[in-house]
Amino acid sequence: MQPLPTKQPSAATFVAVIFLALVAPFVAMGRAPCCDKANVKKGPWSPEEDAKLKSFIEHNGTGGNWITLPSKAGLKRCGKSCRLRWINYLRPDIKHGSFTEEEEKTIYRLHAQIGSRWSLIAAQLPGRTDNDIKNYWNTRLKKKLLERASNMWCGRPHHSFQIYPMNQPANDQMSNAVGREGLLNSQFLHAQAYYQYVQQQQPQYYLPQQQQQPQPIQDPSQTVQLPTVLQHQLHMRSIKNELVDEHQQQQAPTGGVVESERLRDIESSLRSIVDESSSRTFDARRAFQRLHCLSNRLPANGNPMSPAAVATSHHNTSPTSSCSNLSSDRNSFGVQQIADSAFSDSGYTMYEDPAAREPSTTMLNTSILGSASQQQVASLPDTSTPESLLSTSRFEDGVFDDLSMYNRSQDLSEVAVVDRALGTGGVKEESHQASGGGSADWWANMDLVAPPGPLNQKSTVLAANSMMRWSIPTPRCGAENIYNSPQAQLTSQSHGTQPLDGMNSYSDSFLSKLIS
DNA sequence: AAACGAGACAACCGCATTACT
DNA sequence: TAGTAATGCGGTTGTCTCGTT
Repeated sequence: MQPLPTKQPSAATFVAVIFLALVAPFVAMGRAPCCDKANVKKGPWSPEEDAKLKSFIEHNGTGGNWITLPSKAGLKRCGKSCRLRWINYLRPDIKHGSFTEEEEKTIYRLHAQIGSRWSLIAAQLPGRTDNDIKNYWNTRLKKKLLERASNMWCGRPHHSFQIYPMNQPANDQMSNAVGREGLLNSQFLHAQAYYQYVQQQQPQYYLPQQQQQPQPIQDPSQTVQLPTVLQHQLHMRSIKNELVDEHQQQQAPTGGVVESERLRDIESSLRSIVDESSSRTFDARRAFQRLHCLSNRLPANGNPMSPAAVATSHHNTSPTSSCSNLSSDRNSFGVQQIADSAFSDSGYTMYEDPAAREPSTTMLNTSILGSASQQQVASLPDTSTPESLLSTSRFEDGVFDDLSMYNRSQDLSEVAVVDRALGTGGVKEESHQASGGGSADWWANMDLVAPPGPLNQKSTVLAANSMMRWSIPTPRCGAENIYNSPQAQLTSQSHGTQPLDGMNSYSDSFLSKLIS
């Protein structure tokens, strides 16, 4: 009986064994390196290497494959390294040397519009590389901006900006948080972008004196595409404004409470807007919150532009009344701004955190932190949109002097109230500046946001307003914490008013009814 | 003259995206 | 359509230069 022949390994088995023994360990560790690190030179390039690379590419091109290029060119370099050296330094169309003032302005503008998308910014500056611009930003421009922001927020005259009732350390904390972080974060820069974009799209709100001028024809290749989220935001905002107009026409006799059925329609339309234009997730609660903002913006007594409402709003410039006005602003645009900024920040995905999904009234309740009576709130004009702002007599009188800011500096539970006394309404005059209407740096920073051309009352106030509003950070804490925080209680006490419990429960019941 | 630090710029690293099979 | 390689991109680190002590 012959022994059974020993089974010989097949070719496939052989390959598999080799693979497992030699290749798999590296695969298992992750992605294979793009080159043999041990035999590749790193560090600065020598003139000889530069010459080799330049000569090779000029004669042969890159061949569409940077990985194999170094060996073909006789260089002991990684393909990535070669690519970077060529793109950032050796390319013939590279512009070396310092940046011009014009280029600086372009970088500021584009960074405000699109953030640190260096490659996109570089595309707008011929001869400059993304690396170049990134370095220039990080070493020079950012510092300049920081300095200006710091001067703006921390070096201001005391009576121009009063933060109360915080104590001095809290005041400093606020200044630091807003001035050094808030103003320089992408939110502020995106705010500028948004402002500039709206300014461009709806110049009637911002540049009434320029309406007569013919609009310059824009070269499409020179325009910058806004981030998708911003586009969506603008889209939703326009829808929202339409809805507000519609409700105002109806006079909202029930105090702005829109019928649930109607809300469902609106929610549905908002959802479809987002679903159509984005594959990202969309939270229905967000829509409800936004819709609630819409209803909140319709005062109980009807149209905010009514003579009674406007009359009540006249000349409220004492600290107490300013604070009261702030509640109105919170009511009308505070929530809206928070929702907007959260929405913008989130990229439609902020509710990935289950804890954040839970308190559905978080955003709503932040609207009633203030200390005004419900009646006071209801009687004040809406200042949440450029349209309404321009049509309020407070503005016409040049006494749009109060704004609220939410402080997210440490525990997200403090509300800082900033009373900005613009005096004459923001007219850029030496005397006004000297009297505490803002330091030179403040005005210099304003120029970043203000519309082009000479500043007038409207454009200045709008720019300041926009700047302040959009620098509001996004609170992500529970409303209870904010509402019951010592600072909130203190605010309430110091102004002799009561928390708006009724409105609080109204908000809760309103939303719970809708969501259920 | 040496040490040190700050600023500017070049280069690298690793993740994300795109292209290709 | 899935898997993989190549490329793009932005944050970070490394290196050099120059001024100050």
